[in-house]
Amino acid sequence: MSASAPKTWRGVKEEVRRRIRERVWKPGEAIPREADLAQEFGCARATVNRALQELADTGILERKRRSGTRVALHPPGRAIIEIPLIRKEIEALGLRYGYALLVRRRAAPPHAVAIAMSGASGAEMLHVRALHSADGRPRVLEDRWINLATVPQAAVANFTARSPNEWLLENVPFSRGELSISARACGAAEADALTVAEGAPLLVLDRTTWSLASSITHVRLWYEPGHRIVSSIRG
Amino acid sequence: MSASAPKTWRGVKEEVRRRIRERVWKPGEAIPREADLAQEFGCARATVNRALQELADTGILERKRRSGTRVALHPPGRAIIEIPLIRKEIEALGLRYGYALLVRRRAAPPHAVAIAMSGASGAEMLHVRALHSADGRPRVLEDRWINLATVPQAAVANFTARSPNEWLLENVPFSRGELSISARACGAAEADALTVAEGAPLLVLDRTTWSLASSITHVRLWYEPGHRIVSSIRG
DNA sequence: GAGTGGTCTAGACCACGAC
DNA sequence: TCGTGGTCTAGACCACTCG
Repeated sequence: MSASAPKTWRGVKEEVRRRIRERVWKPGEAIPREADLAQEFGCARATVNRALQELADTGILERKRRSGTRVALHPPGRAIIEIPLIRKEIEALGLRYGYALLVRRRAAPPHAVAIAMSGASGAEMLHVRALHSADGRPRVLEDRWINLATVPQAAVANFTARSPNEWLLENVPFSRGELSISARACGAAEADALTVAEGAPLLVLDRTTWSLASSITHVRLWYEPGHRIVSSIRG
Repeated sequence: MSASAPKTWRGVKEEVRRRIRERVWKPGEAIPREADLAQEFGCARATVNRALQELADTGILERKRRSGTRVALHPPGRAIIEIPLIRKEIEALGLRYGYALLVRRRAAPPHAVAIAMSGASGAEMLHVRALHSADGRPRVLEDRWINLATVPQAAVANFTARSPNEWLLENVPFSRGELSISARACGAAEADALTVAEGAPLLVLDRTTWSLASSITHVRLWYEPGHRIVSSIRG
């Protein structure tokens, strides 16, 4: 009555969000069928469908065939976190990016790494350790294992000028990955490289990537004290 | 020729992903127009559009009107992290969830919190501290400030049996939020509540939520040592 | 069995933005 | 200017699932 009928899928989405926010449709309640909403809004059902599907994707609605669409009872807090290249991250702050290769050798990975890259038991891998800095101050310590069985060309790659991450991104496409964020006490080696006190709490990011069933690499990033991973959430 | 033409938008999406993965279409390169792909795949342009739009949403493709679609040069590492209710998280592990209210009082928030909830300067808020446990072992310490100017009804809410988080989710819809993940040394109060050593590295999650321009609440969650936030990534 | 969402189609018009 | 993606339509059929 009061508001003009939305004709675009964005408009429908916004109107539905408004009705949920203002409790016109309450959590757990069923909302009208797509066909009815289409008639009310004076648009095609496909338009309503596009809007409702997006809302279902973000967890605000729950949809089931035959039984219809209802407002989700416990909208999950869901956050999309972007993990940019460390170089980009530093450059975006207007700082001078620095990179230094600390270690490059072949070795058998520690047990925990072998497990994370499951299947790559015992075999030798390429171990790379590198330091990323901003305006000369250490920011991130990178400890990486590269599976030479999957990425043999890494054996001859030169990681002295560019980080293995950038090299891998351009040369070895991955199909999926696992990410883990935790807090750890700074060890002796990390304290040395990052020039912080041993035992200091550091944010640690572990990532394993795969090409189909073959593990490509496992990396652990130690961030300097005070680092935050930030994201925004949509209600 | 070799592969059968995909007829569904999921099929198209998969085929496009395959061509990018196998370097048929290289990073930075333009790919054919929607209309041409539709003809090649023997489907409608809308079907191709749906597939390409999803790939653009995840950052794999970059699309511009007039100039067409190209493979993204630096596919951003992007991870979707779900932050479930702590109760659900614990129950999902098959453990018994426990909740205890430690503090409930009115007070002026510390400076840092007032800034995070910008605008709510000086005014009194509701301060709540609570402990979540699993099978009797402390898991998460919650320290929360609720803006009574935005949520006056919280003043009379009873947080002895249910966590303020669940109460807020059901009673105060939020339109947006900010999330920050960091590592911090366990302070004296936290060490006491979580029964861990002072100075231990803990994963800390800060979240502020808003209803339009009014801040609702700011919460800091201290996770027990060893906690991980896990997520998967799609290449 | 029947009702709901999921998807595809063929066509159309619009809006942006490179030329 | 005009080609490309962005979107809407009206209709159709399918797939899942509840009763």
